[in-house]
Amino acid sequence: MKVYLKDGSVREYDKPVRVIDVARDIGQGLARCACAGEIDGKPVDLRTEVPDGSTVNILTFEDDYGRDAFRHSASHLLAQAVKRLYPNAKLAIGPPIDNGFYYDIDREEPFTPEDLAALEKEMQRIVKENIPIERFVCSREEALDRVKKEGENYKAELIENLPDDAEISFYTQGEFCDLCAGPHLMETGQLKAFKLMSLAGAYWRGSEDNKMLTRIYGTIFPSKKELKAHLERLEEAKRRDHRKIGRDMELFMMNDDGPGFPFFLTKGVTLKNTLIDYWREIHLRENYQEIQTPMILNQRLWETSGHWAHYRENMYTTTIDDETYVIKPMNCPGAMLVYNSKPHSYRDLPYRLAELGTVHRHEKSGVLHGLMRVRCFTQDDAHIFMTHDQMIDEIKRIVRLIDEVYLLFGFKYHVELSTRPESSMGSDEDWEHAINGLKQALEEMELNYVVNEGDGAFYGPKIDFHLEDSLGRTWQCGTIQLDFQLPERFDSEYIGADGERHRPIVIHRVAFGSIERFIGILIEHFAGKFPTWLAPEQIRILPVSDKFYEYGETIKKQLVAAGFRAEFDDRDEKLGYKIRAAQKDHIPYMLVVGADEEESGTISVRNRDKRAQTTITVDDFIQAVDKEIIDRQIELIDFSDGQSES
RNA sequence: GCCAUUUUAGCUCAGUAGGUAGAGCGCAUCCAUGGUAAGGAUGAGGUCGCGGGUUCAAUUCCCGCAAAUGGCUCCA
Repeated sequence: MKVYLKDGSVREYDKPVRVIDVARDIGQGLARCACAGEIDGKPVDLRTEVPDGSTVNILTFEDDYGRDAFRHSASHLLAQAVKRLYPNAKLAIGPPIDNGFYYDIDREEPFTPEDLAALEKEMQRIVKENIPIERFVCSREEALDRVKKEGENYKAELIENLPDDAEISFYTQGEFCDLCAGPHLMETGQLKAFKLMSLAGAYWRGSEDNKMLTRIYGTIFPSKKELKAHLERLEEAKRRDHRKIGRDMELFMMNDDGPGFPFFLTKGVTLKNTLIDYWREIHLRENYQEIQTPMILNQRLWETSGHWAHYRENMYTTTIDDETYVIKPMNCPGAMLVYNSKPHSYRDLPYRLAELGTVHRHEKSGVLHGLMRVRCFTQDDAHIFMTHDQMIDEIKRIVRLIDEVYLLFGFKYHVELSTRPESSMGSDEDWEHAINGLKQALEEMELNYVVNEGDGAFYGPKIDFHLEDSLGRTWQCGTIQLDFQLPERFDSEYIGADGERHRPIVIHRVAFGSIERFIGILIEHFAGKFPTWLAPEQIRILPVSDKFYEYGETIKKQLVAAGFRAEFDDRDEKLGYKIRAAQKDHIPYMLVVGADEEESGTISVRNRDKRAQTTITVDDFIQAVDKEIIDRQIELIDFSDGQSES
């Protein structure tokens, strides 16, 4: 028989071969790191027999499918160790994930960190034993019989839920046997470089109504070196954590008396205001009108909007003169009242009402996370009233605006389209119309997106923009939500060209999303080293000694007068100490002043990215940095580059 | 909300087999007047998360609560 390889070459065999045999035939090195295979482009297990005339490709850890197989085998390794040490533990599921794997386990006694150490040891033993991993298939009845005999009730449930035509396979390694679709490695010996990372609770089948199991997370790589590199990346991510940087740079703080309610310190407020200035600038350009609606409004209004029925559990309330009032969790009802406060002509549409609205939402205590997930945040909200015909163009316009904003900061993002959730209002036709509108806009703009079934708002479907934090976790920031319901409920209208009353459509949209969350992302993205235009402290003046305090102060005055955020370090310390401090505070520009500078009326500039310094006049410095800030550049100016060292 | 872990000085963290605690950084004062990533000396700082219980005595042991961290579920 003939087998074709990826490179076009042909191998001939006189008896049937499996994928792993082809790998061995190509080379022992490849066979050693083979994780899975591909036959005619279809991913397969290494044990799969190769049909005559097919094309075979060997997948390793470098390939997505191979990497999953590798990590999946690691989760079996963990499960085997668990069953050896704790025979009564029941296994649930154990898939590969980004950067590792996990296994969900049901055990009477809780696992402790010491158990993890013991498990790691046992896993190492199994690796050393280099146990062959084998696969077999059986009928549904045999499979059920087998797992039930072992008391593995979760596995039984899994089997019962498999589709009728599914092939039911098991993988065994030594005494351990697990229901699994595969693929897997050939033996346990390859799984050397792993580490169990953490314990967590996880609901069986992801539902809050089910029992909580213990999830053990682990990570694994083909070599110790790669594992070490990964652990170092995690350490680096920890250093970028916005909660740590936020505290160190005095941007914001938290306090037990207000869980989920961040306090912004003066530097954090500067950062926030700078973002808001930028936001106003682009929204003015885009013909938005800024409004502000009340923080507290009567319960009746929230019944009209549907929030009372669909969003009650997230809302804080208060009582005024024996009536219930709601502390707004969203800005939309207020915007509806503003729109309805006067008649509108079709000529006014799209009518764009923007609002930096601070909202309060009751979030479950366990979900709070620094600035990323809080109970009080400011949305850069807008509600756009328009005709059906304007819908697609308006959505595209907003997508472009959000893209412009994210591009300015150098963010990568991905887009999700969320459809109708269970608790929602409106007719199926409206929902379909709205979803198709969003899809059409995305497709016309040739934007890739994933569909998130059932994840829309209760009043309409949405497009979400997700940004990454330092650990690669993604957070929803921008969103565009289509709404046919609120105009109906609030009886909103406009007068058309025909002189008749018509119902407008509403778009809810945010670009930053929550300004707090956006700041969290910004901090981690830049690791605290903000571009100059955003930096709370842009320039720090460092006198060589107290003899030059006076000169330093004059420089500071000039800079402040020119509109910069400049500080003067008058601590009784040596220059090296002050530079180190400014560096750790991530100050973009350090200006050293001493005898030479005072005499020539200059400053020595040093930026935080480079050790080099250059002596220039204050005017030259002001001019250059002013332009940098106006252009909102990400990179600092390198004064040592192309500038004369006069 | 659920599971696990954690909570000691402004920050990072030691420590007490039950006898009211310690380091580094930071801060203050003094000396040194210094030229591009930490000069030296001295000193101040803690109700050991909060509330109960056991005990002659609790920061330490037990119980409850709160908050934080990592997840799950839920959402900007």
